Amino acid sequence: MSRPAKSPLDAFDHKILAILQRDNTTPQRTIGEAVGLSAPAVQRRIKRMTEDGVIRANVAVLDSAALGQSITIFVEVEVISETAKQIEQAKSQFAAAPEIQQCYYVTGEADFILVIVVPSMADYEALTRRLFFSNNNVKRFRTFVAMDRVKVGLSVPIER
Amino acid sequence: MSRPAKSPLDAFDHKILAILQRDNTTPQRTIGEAVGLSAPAVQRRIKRMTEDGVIRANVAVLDSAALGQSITIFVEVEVISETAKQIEQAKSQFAAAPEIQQCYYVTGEADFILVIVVPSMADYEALTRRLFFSNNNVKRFRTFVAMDRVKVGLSVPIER
DNA sequence: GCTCCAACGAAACAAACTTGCAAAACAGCC
DNA sequence: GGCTGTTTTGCAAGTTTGTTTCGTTGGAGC
Repeated sequence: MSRPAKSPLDAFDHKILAILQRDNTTPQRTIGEAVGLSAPAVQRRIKRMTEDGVIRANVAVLDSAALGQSITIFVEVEVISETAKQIEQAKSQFAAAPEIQQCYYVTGEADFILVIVVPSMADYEALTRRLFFSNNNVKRFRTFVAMDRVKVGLSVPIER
Repeated sequence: MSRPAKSPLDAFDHKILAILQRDNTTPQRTIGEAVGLSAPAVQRRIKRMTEDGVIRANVAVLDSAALGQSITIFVEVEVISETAKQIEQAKSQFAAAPEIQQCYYVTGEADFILVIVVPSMADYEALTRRLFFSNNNVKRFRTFVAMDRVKVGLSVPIER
């Protein structure tokens, strides 16, 4: 079947997205006033962009410390064999772990970069044993512990 | 004045948060059915957790590629001098750049880890010139280009 | 100049959120 | 054990917000 044709985004869409990625509880009426459209027009654009996948999700951002998950850790993982099958397996293993908040497959001196959120260093230690030491394909990994989350978010720069 | 006393989170709160950080457009009535409370009870808990800062923000997650920002890059930055003043200055500089999506101050072989989103490598090159080469306190930086965003999010693991 | 198509706004409508209030659950204390 | 003050709940009414309908407008193509 025909995939929904992604209509190009105009200046209205950009303004709407900029507002939504900062606060998606903003009433459509308020957004309309800010961008110069009526509430139904805003609503239609949001619906279209959601269907087109421009808006991927609507989520609450939680304070990890308040949930007892106060440590953020970066890990660079280097693998031994980079066959397609091995890489796919690593990806799905990393994606499945709830402690792994983000996982990227990268070029450079490492193969994967992970962002991990755990309650304590003991939990991290247990996780490394489970994910890295018991995995024959992991050659090496380097750990960076976050002392300060200077800036955290998923905001995409929007040109205007 | 007395800061709002953070009441401890119970099992209801945990379930509500788990739902909201997956989809914060879920109606309160639906959440109520899922957790075993009435809609007003859910609403009051959400309000309390928002005031307490457990819920930090409510945002739309956008597809960076759809906005022409298709490259994600990790950078490890090593600085020369780590005086409080220098570090604070670096933090505020990084936090102010819209291309920098995330910035962490870390222990280990690097001092800062940045997650950067840009439209092209040319833009990244320009950014490095502006942020690193023109900054006397940057000793070294290592670049990792993301080939695959295996898992992206800000979800915090919630124990139950 | 006409037609077709896409997008708009005003208004009616539906759904969700919010508030007031009385009852139930709970904790501390005689 | 039973009393009392506090907290939280559910229900119902009221308000805000989201959604749909429908008639209109502004262009692009012919």
